[in-house]
Amino acid sequence: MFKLSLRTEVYNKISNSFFEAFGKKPVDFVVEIPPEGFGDYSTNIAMVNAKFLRMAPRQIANELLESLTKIKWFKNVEIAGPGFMNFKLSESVYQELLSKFVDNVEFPKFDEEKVQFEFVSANPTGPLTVGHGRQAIIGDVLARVYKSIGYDVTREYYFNDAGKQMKALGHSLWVRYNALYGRKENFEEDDYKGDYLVNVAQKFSSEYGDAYVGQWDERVQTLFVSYARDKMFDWIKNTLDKIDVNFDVYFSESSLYKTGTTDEAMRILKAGNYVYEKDGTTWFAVSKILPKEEDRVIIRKNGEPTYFFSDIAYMLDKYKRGFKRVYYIWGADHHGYVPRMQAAAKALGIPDGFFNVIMHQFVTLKSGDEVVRMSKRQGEFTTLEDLVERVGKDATRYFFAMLDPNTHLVFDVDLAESKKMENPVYYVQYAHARVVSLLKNAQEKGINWENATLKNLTLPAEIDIMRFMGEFQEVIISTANEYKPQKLCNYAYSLSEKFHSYYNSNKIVDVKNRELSADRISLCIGVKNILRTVLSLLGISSPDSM
RNA sequence: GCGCCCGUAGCUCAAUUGGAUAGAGCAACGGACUUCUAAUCCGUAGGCUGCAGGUUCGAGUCCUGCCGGGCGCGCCA
Repeated sequence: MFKLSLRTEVYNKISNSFFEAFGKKPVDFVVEIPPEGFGDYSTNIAMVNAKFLRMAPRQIANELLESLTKIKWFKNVEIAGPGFMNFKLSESVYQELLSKFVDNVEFPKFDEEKVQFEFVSANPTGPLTVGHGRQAIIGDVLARVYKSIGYDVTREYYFNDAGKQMKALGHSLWVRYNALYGRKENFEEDDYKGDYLVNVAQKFSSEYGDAYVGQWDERVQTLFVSYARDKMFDWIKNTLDKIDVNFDVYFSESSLYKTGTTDEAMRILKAGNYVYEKDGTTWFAVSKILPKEEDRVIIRKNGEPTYFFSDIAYMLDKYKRGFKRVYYIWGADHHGYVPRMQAAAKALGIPDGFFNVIMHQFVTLKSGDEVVRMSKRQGEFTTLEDLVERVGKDATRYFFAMLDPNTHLVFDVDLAESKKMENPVYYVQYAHARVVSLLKNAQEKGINWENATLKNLTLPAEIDIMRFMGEFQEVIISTANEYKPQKLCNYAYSLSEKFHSYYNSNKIVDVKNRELSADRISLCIGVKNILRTVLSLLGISSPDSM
């Protein structure tokens, strides 16, 4: 009996042998898949424990070798180089592993803690940009992964639909509306000049006619603000829906003031002496907690709270809702915000580890040789919706997920759009479709794989694929621990690569050799099950045929 | 000026978190379909991992200093 992670199992066996041989627990070592030609797994245990035991690495390895060779699991153990130990596993280990993946794909169970991912959180002043798209996919994929390993996950969208910017939005719509009737009204400085409001204005005019042309007062403003806001929010939600990103909670900033959370936050800050008055404004003493940081205004001279203060209250709210950890997914432009939020957490008496930020760098689009830069301010940007409509949901999700959030993403629109081999999305999906097609073929030929023994899977390529299946759980866990969705893409891609290669050089379905066929089909089913699982974590479809 | 992130093949990116010979795809060149989907496979070529030091059995990975790029340093959100 073993879990689905071969590596962990190998690790434990080595660790136990070490204890038996030396009467001590080993210091940290690793078990890894070595380069070609050094066996199935290798460990550096002898080298990293040399100092600890005051013995030469190769001598340690020699002593371990004796006890390890007695374990049935290992077919072969060798010592190489400066003291690496290389292992080959028995075929039966791989057979047992594969049989589990043929049945179904089990996730490692980690924890059931309540955690929250908050992302996108764009205010309803315009359409989502491709930058939001990256954030949406990173957040959604991580949420799916955390859910899969047992966490109680909430996806949350925080927004502010009150205040200055909403008034600017309403006014901008009104300007566009007037223009429809040939009346020139001027934009204010902070207005939204993107032409996306033209359509909204047309819609408005078809519902309300010309009743508000040339008229601007508080009543009119309220109408235009709420109309524009609703339309923008509909638009945003509709776009998110197109990429299968669904939030559990839409959280309004203004609700913090209605429920008294802001008052409570202020009380706590004051009680801890983190608040002071200066120049008619109220400050939060960030420097009291982080001496290198500057203090920040939380209540303006005009009496209005700052965005930062709302965020403090919002964090308190999250904490009170019982989350053990919350993750904020932020673009690189927000990194300066991290220290002050950490200070706020401290001042609120929230334990370390609660507040976490997952940062991602910016996105540029590339089409041909043309690089499209994003600038929301100037009203020039590609909307997420346009992108999705051009390349489709699957490619959009894959491309946003496939790079380390920490690197700049150049989204190659032409590549994402192409249905050719160079497109990694299709490459992976094709592997899945191929297996399905194989199964159909085998079924037609009357090959029964239900009772496959798996004993004929002895080719290096077959061992390699099975060993790689044994990495599945590791991949899930490191995706979660490191907040790196691209690990899923890389894993699915590599598995597909191994499969395609195997498929090309070996006949899977062969009526002349039914037993072998049954075994090979089982291997393919394992591949298919894992691919489908990983793709679903990425939110990408697994087509049966292409 | 200060802070954060990045720098790997011509291009876009990996590299099992300190491991053995730094790997893929695209682009270039050459092969494989009377055979389970050629949206595939196989091969050739391509590198001082930005530069210089340091830490150790061992560095693309960790530390220091430079160079180059991105972002930030509001009583904006």
